[in-house]
Amino acid sequence: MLTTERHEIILQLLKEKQTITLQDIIETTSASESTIRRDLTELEKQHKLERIHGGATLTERKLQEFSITEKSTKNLQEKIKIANYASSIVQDGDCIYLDAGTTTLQIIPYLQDKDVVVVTNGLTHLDSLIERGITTYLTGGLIKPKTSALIGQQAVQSLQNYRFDKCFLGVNGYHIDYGYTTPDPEEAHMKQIASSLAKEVYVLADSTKHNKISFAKINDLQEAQLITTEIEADDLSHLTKRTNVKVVNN
Amino acid sequence: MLTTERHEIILQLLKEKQTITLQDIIETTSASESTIRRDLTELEKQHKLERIHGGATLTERKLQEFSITEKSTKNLQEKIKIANYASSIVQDGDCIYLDAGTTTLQIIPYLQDKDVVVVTNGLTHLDSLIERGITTYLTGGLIKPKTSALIGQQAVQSLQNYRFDKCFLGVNGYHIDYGYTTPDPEEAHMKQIASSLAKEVYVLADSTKHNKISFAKINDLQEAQLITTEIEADDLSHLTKRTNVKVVNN
DNA sequence: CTATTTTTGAATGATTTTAGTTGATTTATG
DNA sequence: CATAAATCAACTAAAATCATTCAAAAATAG
Repeated sequence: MLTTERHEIILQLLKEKQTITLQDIIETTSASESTIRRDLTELEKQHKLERIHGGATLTERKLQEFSITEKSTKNLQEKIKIANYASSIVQDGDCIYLDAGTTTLQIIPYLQDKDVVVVTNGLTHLDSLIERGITTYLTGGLIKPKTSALIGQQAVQSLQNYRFDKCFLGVNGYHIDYGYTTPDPEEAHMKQIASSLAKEVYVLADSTKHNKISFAKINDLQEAQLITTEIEADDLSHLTKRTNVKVVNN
Repeated sequence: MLTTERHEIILQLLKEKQTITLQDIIETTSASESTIRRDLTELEKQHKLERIHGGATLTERKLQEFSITEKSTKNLQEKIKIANYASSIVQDGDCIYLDAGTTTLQIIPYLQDKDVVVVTNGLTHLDSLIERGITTYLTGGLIKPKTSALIGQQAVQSLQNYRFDKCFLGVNGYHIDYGYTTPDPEEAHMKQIASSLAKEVYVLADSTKHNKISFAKINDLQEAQLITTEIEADDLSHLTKRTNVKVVNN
């Protein structure tokens, strides 16, 4: 039997049963234990599944995909990929800032078991954070109804009370000359301040943000590491002259 | 059986029955007592449930989600009456502070057409406020998951940025000698500071709060106007010696 | 066809999970 | 309040699962 055949079978089994035991797989494929173990290791590396003691289970991401099949726009898939990578940067004990916005929102499920403290100005993040028992500080400030973000002088001031190990920002556009931009100057200002308070700054941007310029400038490219996906080779080579880019592929 | 399978079963049982015994779980999973204990310890660490002597129960938060309707109805009528009166105090142009809690929450519908600015530390208030297009500032601070209130040093500090025309507080008890009290010292502190920043302070308390003493003192009676309902005549006459009481009857 | 690489299965010892036991703690009952 | 019963955390040894290694088998390339 071909390796890829076995992989297909394993993934098929997973789709049906959500979690499977090693024995299950051995019986259906009649391959040896070691072989299946190797398969699982490989598939895990590809983020196709998660190994657990005694077998394997669907990734949280895949689980989401199933539960929101219809809603899963291409965009969301990208954001989840990016968020998944971003979460891998986060370490136990980190204090992190999560910008308001849908991209950073996707990071939260992956923070479940990490011992982190989160500061955010995004009201939409709260349910997800509280649900997972993550210690959360909210910045104060004026509620901007359209995006449910906290902004304004009070928001900026309350940020000053914190220092971050990592800062994750969403943007509306990034451009090699014009840097990172977003429509609302108030929100841009929040992002600037948050950046300045963090040891490491990461900008999360799906492919629709590439080469886009919005109204308010946040920073130049070189002031953050850009995490994106589905970018063309020559675009990438341009970008890498200015900043540290991580391209997430799966 | 896989560990995650058992966990799933346990959570499923919980969803159905709210609280379960260790024996229940042992019978349905046919795993040993020690194993189930380990599972419970693990799941508790993930905030998926709360261990109790002899079994487990849903987290207080989850429980609230389920039973919130019935639990609040008893006092809800009272609270609405009180809130209705409180809102009549509010004038166009006022800047008001709304304490976290279910009583102050009832004020919001009546603020619909008044041109006010609201500051609050209660996350549960947000939906209602935003929905009605009320300009809202949130204090910053640590999120206390149980009550969804913002507390702590950052919360207190961010309050200092404001001055209020009126301040509306909920309490857990008021007593002629011991004043206004509430269980959490952190929340009590927030209420103190908010009071000190307001021209007028109003405490909203339904009849279950009468003569009750809780752990942390907020203020003496005379430092606020008490708004309550369904109070007996001689109790009232005692109270009026110490503070300004408004009794709402309908 | 042979040499080289890749894949496979089996064996090893390490690690994780488990069930049963102990004595301590909590709850129920008279 | 004291006693008994139930529940609990901590420990131990056995079982299951795991990662690693190595040599044989299969696939690939020259």
